[in-house]
Amino acid sequence: MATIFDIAKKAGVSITTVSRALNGYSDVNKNTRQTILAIAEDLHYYPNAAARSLQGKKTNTIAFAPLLNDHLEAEPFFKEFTGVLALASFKHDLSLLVTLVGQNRNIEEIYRELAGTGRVDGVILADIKPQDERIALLQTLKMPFVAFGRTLNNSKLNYPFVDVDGKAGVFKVVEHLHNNGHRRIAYLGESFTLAYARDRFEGYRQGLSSFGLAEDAHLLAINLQNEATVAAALKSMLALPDEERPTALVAGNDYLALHVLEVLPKFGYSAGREPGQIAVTGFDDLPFASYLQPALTTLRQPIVSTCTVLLDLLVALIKNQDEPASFVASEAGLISVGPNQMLLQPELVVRASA
Amino acid sequence: MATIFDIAKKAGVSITTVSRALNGYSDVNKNTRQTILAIAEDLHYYPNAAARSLQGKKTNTIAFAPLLNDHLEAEPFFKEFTGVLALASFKHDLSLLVTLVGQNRNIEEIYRELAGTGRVDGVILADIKPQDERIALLQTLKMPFVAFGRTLNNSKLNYPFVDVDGKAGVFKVVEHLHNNGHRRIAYLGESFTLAYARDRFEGYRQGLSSFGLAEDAHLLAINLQNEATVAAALKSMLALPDEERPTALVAGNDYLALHVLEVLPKFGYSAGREPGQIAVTGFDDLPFASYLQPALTTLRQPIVSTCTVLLDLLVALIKNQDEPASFVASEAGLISVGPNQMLLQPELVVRASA
DNA sequence: AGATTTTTCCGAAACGTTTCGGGTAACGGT
DNA sequence: ACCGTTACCCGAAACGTTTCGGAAAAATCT
Repeated sequence: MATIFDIAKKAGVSITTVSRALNGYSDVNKNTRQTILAIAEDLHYYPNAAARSLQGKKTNTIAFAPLLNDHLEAEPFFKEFTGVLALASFKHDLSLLVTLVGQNRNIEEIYRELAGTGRVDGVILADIKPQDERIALLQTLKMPFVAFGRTLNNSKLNYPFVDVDGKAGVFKVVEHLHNNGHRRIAYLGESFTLAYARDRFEGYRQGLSSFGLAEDAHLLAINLQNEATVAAALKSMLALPDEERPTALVAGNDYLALHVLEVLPKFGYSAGREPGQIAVTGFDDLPFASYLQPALTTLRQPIVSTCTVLLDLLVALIKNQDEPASFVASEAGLISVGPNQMLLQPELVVRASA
Repeated sequence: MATIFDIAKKAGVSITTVSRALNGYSDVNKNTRQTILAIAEDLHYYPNAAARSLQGKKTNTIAFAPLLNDHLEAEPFFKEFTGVLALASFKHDLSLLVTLVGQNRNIEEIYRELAGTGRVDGVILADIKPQDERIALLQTLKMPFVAFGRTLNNSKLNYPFVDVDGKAGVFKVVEHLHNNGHRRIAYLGESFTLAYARDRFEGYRQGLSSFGLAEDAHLLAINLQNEATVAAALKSMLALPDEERPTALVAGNDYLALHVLEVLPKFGYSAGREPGQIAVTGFDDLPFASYLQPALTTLRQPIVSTCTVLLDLLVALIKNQDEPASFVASEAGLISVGPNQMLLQPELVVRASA
């Protein structure tokens, strides 16, 4: 590989001059610069990234370090998000470092290493928990970051995040169902280990109370994870007497909704928006949602916009590491809920299932 | 951030000793090592990655640098593959650098930069073209790599690759259709800009000739990309007289098959394996395939195995950069077609559509 | 005791950049 | 002829590691 020395020798100047020519400084003769540029091109010279970042320069790389859980392999949202984030990084001329070395080490160490080794300029934090110790950690490490999702105490911690408004989303779903005459609306959700799960559930509760519907413990299942648990929950709900049985099932995400659609027929029920059918909704609008039978009514996560805003914000933070850098994004349907704190609205996509 | 100097000062030894203690050399006293280790832990010390790789050490990072084309945003296979590759990298304690800076630059430059900046130990090459100049380039740059896919002249170039046997796969599909009585089998494929497209088509041709069926230009469409082009191709095929009209449609990938399923009803036909229906097959078995209506008969790409083998091979190559390192993988259903050249068999998944 | 080996340590160079703090030469003005 | 600018250039230090080639001290052997 060609180094800056090779260029210097060939051009008959010092490495200082080469460096300054390459980096666009003004104190180098026009002709000298031209020769240097030509030689660099000729030699296929690219500055060594390690040497450069040793000097304290940017790495032009950001990290995406999601929490790895057991069933991540099957997690379609993770793949979708990673893919889109990679694409978004390209547009910013950034490389994306997907990392999670040594999965049996504790979380804190992973992020410390990420900061300590200095391989990235900033990080995208995902899978935010209701209380997330990583936020304080990253703050003390002075590592620029933006969270995708938010903790319950986000207003106190005052860190930058971008989130999709799950509460408002599910509220919209409940409203939609209520408009269509449903009065016994059940909620099927995941456990509250991640912050967004509780947020979505809040939307359900707020929806109920807002439309004068009472909460009913029989219509609640909030520890679901796979087809088996969904089946068990549905079994007891459907066994209720006619006047208590739910007429609509709100699932916390598309994956659960998918299971609901698979299980319902087995209990002799049909999903859909026609009279006599049970309405089913999801959240995420994963690629398969529109191909389900019946096509799933769901809330579309604006993944592309989310990644765009996430990166715009992070880039801004990296640039002005010192100043508070209040950032204004230009994405549609985006509201600011605090300094560098953005909320995106999910879109209700009405299909045949509800 | 703590450096090796901080540790040295605190332990009262030289940085040499610290380095050697940390890296497990034998010429350091047991007690000294213990103190150093303790201090390092206490200070949350992590060796600076830049300094380390400047010294010629490994970066423990590999690059995934797919070719970026226009409709990549919609490319579900890319996302799926990236996600799984990231997961596979975790297992090897490697970071994955997804990169493609400055998309308006020419391909060669991108790979030269990747090698020149020295940020990665090796690269996974995807989207292989029938003749792919990147292979020779990477070879001259002495950058370890493994291709996912293979060129037409792969036996001459003699580079390491892992590929899914598209030809054998589509052959299996044709065989399946022939067994079910189909005699007029059409092929709907993408253009041959990527190597695998031609490979799959070869399987179709070989299938036809192997079962004594004649090729018919009317039953061929090999420049399809979106719903519109699929619709156009189907329109002319379905306009054929009864005895020439295809009874089965083999699509080159699931995405095209999806469009076929959407378009067929519009022309008054029904997809399926029942008499009077038109059989439809795909390739990839993307997550949505089983949820289509009717569920899609397709060939499952063993993405997880592929990524595993890809990484095992690459890691082996990085380790013994000099030796030819003939590599033997332990994955099921994997055959070796040359030194460090692996072929994986796709699995025929029969569902309702054919 | 002296010679030899083993154990334990360290100084200094090297990796490839960037940048600070100059320095020299030419030029324009008086 | 002198001075102040301006334009252009460079030496050397610094970034944080690893590693080569010893070297001192301690242990072992004769």
